[in-house]
Amino acid sequence: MAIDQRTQRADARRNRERIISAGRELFAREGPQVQMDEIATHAGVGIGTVYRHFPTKEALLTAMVRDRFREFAEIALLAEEIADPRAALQSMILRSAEAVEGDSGFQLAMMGSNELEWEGIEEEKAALAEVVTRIISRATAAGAIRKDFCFEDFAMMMCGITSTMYYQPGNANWRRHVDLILYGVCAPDDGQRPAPRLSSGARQRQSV
Amino acid sequence: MAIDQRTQRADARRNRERIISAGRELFAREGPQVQMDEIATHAGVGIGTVYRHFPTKEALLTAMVRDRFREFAEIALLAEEIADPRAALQSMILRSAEAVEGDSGFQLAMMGSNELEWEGIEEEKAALAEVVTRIISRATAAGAIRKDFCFEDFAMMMCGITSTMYYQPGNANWRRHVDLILYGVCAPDDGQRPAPRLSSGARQRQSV
DNA sequence: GCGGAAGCGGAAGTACGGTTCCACTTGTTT
DNA sequence: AAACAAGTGGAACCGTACTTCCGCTTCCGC
Repeated sequence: MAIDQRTQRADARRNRERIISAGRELFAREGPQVQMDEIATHAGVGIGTVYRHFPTKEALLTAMVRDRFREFAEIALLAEEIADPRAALQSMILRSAEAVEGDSGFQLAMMGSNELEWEGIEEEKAALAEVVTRIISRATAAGAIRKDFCFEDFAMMMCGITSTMYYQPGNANWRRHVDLILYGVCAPDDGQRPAPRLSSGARQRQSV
Repeated sequence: MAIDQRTQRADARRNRERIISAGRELFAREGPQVQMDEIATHAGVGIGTVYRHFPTKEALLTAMVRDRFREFAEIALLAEEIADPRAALQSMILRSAEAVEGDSGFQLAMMGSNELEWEGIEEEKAALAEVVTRIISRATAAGAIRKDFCFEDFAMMMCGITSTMYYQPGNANWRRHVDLILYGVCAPDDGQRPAPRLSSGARQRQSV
């Protein structure tokens, strides 16, 4: 983001797009260990050009992750239009998962499994949290899911799901994981089955 | 494993233990990016000595992971002695999770988040699968959990749980995750609540 | 306690990959 | 179409961290 979009020369803008596109593809395929000159080659530009547009590798990778968070927010907004509260929540989760199914780089990022701190996506994260929280509130208010379900649980779930995607590739496996989790999240229609009480500390976590 | 235990000199055996112990501690604290000379220093030996005992870094790290799998198997064997089938399963999962709570290196390994292939732990994995499968069978036979729960689900769960441990450190968070999942896995006492059907492909995965 | 095999230490070798730098090219403005 | 700023390419640089190598030390059987 070192360069103002408006003063940018036409070829620079084009190259920038190429770099992002190549980055997205290779980051998805190879993960964060993708090499800068690979991206450059694939984009049909020199390494110097990549560094002109993104000051560091981390900046480039962060841009990829940021886009995914934007996408999540869009998906959530679409899901919000679904009338049934539980279906809205389920759709949001399933569509989000589907969106990153082939993106192993993002999956790793989501799992927090590399040292990158992903600074610079706070805004996108906050925007996402807002919509998701609305959807969750509607579902809990309607008694469609566990009363104590919250945004952090959503994040935790997505983290678990992406780790299944990465660790056990294959469409069916992660869908199974989603199933198992949603089965636990969705309250039975009649009401009050208590969660299996195993762990004394489970409810003590700090909120938000 | 390059050296026969029996012909080993006393000091060599002692050094080997020190290296493993230092490796375990640092691998747990810093993850796989721990440096070889750090381990050497911490163990009070030279780097050359580390390489005499473990031909590569990967070999050393694999040894750490292998130990954890052995531990899992021991935990499962203990859990098997519990009379109630559901309690046995729950105990196994909870104790296993607790065992690796502080081991971020293993958590990453479990998530499959580094390129290491962890070859050389097939035996331990198979031994673990055997006990776990016994415990699961007993629980399904007793109608205590979902009929379709299997070893792969257990692996998937552990994978998800460790990713929560790593990504959202804090005792309470992962225990919450365990709760949510077990809530879904444990069938209600009365019987037949169907899983929420979201995903058409979910049941099609290949068995074992 | 001697001899030699086993083991040790750590400096140097090496590979890898992100980042810099600058001579050269291209777009844009007048 | 001239002139200059903006942009480009990629060889070279540099830091990091794994691994090797070999002269020295320690153990242990005789």
